[in-house]
Amino acid sequence: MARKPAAGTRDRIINVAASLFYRSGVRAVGMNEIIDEAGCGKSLLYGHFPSKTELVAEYLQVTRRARDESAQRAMHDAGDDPAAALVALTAEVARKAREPGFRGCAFRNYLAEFPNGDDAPGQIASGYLRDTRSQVDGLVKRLGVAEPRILADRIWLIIEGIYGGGARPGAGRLGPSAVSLVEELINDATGSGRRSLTS
Amino acid sequence: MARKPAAGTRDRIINVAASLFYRSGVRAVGMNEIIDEAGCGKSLLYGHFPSKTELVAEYLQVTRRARDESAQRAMHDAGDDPAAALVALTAEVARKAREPGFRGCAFRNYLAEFPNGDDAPGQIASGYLRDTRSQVDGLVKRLGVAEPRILADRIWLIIEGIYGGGARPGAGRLGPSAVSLVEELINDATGSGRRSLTS
DNA sequence: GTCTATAAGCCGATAGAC
DNA sequence: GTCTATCGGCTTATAGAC
Repeated sequence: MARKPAAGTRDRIINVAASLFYRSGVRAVGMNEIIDEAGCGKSLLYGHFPSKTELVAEYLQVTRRARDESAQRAMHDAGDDPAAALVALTAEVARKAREPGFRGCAFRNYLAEFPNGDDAPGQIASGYLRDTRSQVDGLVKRLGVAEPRILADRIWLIIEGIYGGGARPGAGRLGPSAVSLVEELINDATGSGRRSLTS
Repeated sequence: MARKPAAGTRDRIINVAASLFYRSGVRAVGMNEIIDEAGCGKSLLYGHFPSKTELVAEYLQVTRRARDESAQRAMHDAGDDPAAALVALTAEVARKAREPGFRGCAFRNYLAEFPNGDDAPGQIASGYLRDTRSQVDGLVKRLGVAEPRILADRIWLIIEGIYGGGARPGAGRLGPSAVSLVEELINDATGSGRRSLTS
């Protein structure tokens, strides 16, 4: 038979595309740029991904898998303790925001570029945010506090804030304040501690 | 004499452009779309704005003026009280986030679309964020608390969070939690009150 | 309305494994 | 030689600008 397809080509293309999409924005990156950076021809790219939309969907899918795994890993040490899990979740986001090259949240950025997108990438992006918000809601509910809705809103607000502030200079600086704030909010709500100022 | 330029044409074009840019994103809106919606000819638009970049810069400039005025108005009742001013500022953002058609912060959205933009629009956007952050820093400093940097970071985080969460379903729902949280943070830090749970 | 640049997507041409 | 992965130029649509 004829030539075998080179192994790992698809992954290389996705990695290149993901890096470019994340760094410069989806609309700003053309297929040619991806092709140049990946060092391949057009037919190879279009053979693996029938359209740019498909490629973007894959980019978000891959990003989501990676982030879900990070979150899982971060929460692992928390065991069954929902308070520890919430802090670990926040700390993981804060850690990411301190990484060099952090440009904010890929899903929030995508939705800022395509506000009306109900196609595959848009659904992946909104789905991620919906699921993560649900995860926070679930953990807060397990805390058994008096006002779970308010506490969940506040923790979510803080997570949104880390991602929002991260795309700009001063990136991860907010992280530590965010993590300690979540800790204090949980301590206050569960009555298991006092704020540092009152001790 | 020839006909006089119609009064308010420039304003009408800007208003149309601003609405489209904000709703759909800057990159997604073409000059033709603006021309159609404004009901004017191409030469009229290009007569007032030599390029799309200029038009976008004007859009952000107008938006900034409006937002600065809103903030001023909101903080007016606070008088010389920095704590009240910070709460008013947060409440104003929360109020905006509840308006129908709220799609997040125009400046943050712009920077998500053009992460490497150091041209006129990019500078207006970053400038607004820098100035607003400075405003928060200044107010917090006037509170005379022990750790102004941490408190300022936290309040900023909350403001970022409102804007971040607002571009999606569930928009302004976070607002009330955000405002009360800022109040509590200030009360705690200044020692002028206790959290509701400990009272 | 027209011109030009650029982007997405397509297809003939090339080349390497059998 | 044949067959297929891959390459790079080509076509068409659209956007900015005059």
